[in-house]
Amino acid sequence: MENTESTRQALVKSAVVLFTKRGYAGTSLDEIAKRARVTKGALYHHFNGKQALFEAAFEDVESQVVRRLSAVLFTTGHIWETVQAGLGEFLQVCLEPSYQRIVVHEAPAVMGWERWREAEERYTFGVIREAVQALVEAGEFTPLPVEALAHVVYGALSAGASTIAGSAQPKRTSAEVGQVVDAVMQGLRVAACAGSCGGD
Amino acid sequence: MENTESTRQALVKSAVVLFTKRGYAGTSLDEIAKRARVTKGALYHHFNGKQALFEAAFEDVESQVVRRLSAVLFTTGHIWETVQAGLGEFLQVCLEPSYQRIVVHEAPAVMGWERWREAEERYTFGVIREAVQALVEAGEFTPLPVEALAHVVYGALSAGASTIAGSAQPKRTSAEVGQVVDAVMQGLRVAACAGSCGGD
DNA sequence: GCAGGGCCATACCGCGGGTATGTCATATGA
DNA sequence: TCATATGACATACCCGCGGTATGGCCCTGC
Repeated sequence: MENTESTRQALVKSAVVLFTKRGYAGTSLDEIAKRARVTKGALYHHFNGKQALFEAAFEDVESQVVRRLSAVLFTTGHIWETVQAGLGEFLQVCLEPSYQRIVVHEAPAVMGWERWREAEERYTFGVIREAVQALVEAGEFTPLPVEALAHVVYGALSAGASTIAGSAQPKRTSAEVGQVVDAVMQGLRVAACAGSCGGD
Repeated sequence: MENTESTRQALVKSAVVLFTKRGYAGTSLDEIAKRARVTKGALYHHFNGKQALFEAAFEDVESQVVRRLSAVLFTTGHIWETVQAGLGEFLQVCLEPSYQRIVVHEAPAVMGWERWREAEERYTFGVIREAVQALVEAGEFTPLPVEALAHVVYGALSAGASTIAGSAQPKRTSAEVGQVVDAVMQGLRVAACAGSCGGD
């Protein structure tokens, strides 16, 4: 019966909650199974192991994030302002504890850097890369290698978001990070500027 | 006798090597002890547990990195070019497997984000923050909140370095990342520019 | 109506982090 | 000089937890 899919979902949701709260190493499979009202047997029927379950939780979080970002980005209007809205949304996303802990902080260690990277390619980073590429092709950004630029931008945004999340005054820090991100974006906006103003 | 310090050092060095090669979860304490030619008893005599040993390894790597960066940064000359040299050195540092894996990828998950952050404050991030602050105070950078700016810059650099390290063509990627980082730095350089060139 | 397979529970194994205890050297002091 | 103490390890053991093996239940198809 289709009870199987609900069981799978229950396990994934349980994993997301517990991994977020206690981290990967600090969460036992028995806990996850118990919270999903099943046993480890069911867990190992649906997943190949702890890592596989973590990746399922990872993808669950990521797919929701992509939906949120897509809703903001795939809209008509001037591309620059669209991306600005996307930036705001991404910073919001980064404040979600699940995204913070599972995707940003633990996934590289748990899944391994290489695998984490190729997974990200299909989710949030992929979205950001498309946005960066669109900006470059529209002539809004200085012509730089898109791949490298996207990674640097992604790193900058993640770090900024983590700073907000770890701050004692999130409101104030959030405003400051927003200010900095805006400045970076503006700084990347026009190539001619570097030649006329910044020439050494 | 002072044999005790050499034992401690042997354990730390052994931990650095194995954590770099197999990761935190993939390395057993018996392995580490064996490589240091002692037993787990000695390990637990010098450290409170696996986490404590990891942090010692972390600090071992970090202190070396800080020395390398300081050697480049604490020098006379125009601050802008000094920082440029520091950037190059930092990108080199990020290519070291130990720094990559232990400090950047695993430490946030193993030590916990908050603890990782306050540790970084005393090491590499602290150095970068000082450099950023110097640039702002010297009027080279646009006046932005130093703390937030430093975090964003640090995130951008780390991501860029990780991209290089994970690339199939490190040479080419390294050049591209360098190009992007330069562009970001130039973009942050002069405030007046945004007003005259990028006004909406 | 029974053979097979998906879905899940129960029982068990072994690795590895952590602890408890033992041993030996040197240091201290009466 | 010998008893006591302390630091620097080694040895032996415990147990939590990831992983596996096995068994039972229910549905489906022939």
